[in-house]
Amino acid sequence: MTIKPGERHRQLTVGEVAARSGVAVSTLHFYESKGLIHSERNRGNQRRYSREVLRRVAIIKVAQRTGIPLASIADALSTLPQERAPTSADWRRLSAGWKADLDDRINKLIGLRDQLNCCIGCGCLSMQECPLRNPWDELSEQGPGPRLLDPSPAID
Amino acid sequence: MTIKPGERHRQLTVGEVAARSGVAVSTLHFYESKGLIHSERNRGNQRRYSREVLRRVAIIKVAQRTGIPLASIADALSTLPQERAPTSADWRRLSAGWKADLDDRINKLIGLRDQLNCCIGCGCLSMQECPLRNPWDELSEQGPGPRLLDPSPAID
DNA sequence: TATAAACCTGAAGTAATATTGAGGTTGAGG
DNA sequence: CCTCAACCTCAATATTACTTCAGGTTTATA
Repeated sequence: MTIKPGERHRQLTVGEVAARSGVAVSTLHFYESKGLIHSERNRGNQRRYSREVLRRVAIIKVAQRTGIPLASIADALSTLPQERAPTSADWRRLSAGWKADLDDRINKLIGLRDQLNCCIGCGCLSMQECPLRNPWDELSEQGPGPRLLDPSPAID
Repeated sequence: MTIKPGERHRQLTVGEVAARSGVAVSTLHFYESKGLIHSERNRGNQRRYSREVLRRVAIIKVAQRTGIPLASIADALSTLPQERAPTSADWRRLSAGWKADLDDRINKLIGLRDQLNCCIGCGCLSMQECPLRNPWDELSEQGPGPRLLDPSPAID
């Protein structure tokens, strides 16, 4: 486990990658099966990774934190050259796309929070005009028309 | 499907609840199996819902939009009286808890976005001090110590 | 009353993201 | 050389949130 002098550029075993990246060995196998990372094999069929994989795993983890599904991450990573480390430009391209996605999700959540703030204040029980209610009303209106909107007292 | 005069306070069938709430019939069955909603049965064993269920489903959907897992929603709803409609105070209590959760998630995502902004700019490949890298470094440090930090050129 | 739409139950299937286990092989240290 | 940790593959299991299916019953309508 300790790094001996002269071994710094050795390829890494799964266990080492797991320890250094913070993901389980089984997860690395899983990622490999999904094409997110790649390995070579030694003569005994054991995986050997170049250090580049650490960056890949790091990128995967950041993308996941932003809420991107693994399949999309795999798509994005597949646009990178297999056997060289991602460049600045590569990273910029990927992360810019993910940032747009993230911005979107943040904005949706903020909108939701605003609605929630409104509705916590108003009690959200009698308001026909509550923004949180509107989407539901729209759904109701897919029926026979506005007549479906509940005209009864307060509680639907 | 049309509402006839004098039927406005009738109990609702699953199909009607599905149409008005925008969730599938199977989802209503599922929610019932998880204790999120409740129904009575008519003499032919078919589900009959009070209108109160529409609000419950609406609450469930809002909570889900904020990212709360169904099991937690079920817990929260179980603190409400079964057979009366949730009051303002009930709703306030639930939604306040969810809002705190939502705030938390938003803040985390915003932090992530800031880091991403930083790292898009810097290319995130050579910076030892990149905030996005720090969590990974911490993980590395769980090993034999700082010596594990990769001292080699730029790309780990 | 006959037929079709809507409803019932319980089991199985789906998708994403892994983890766990069984059964066997490889490799590093003493 | 021996042994044990680490590795291998493939299959199964777990979780969340549902949907689909099979086979049978009820209700609404013409």
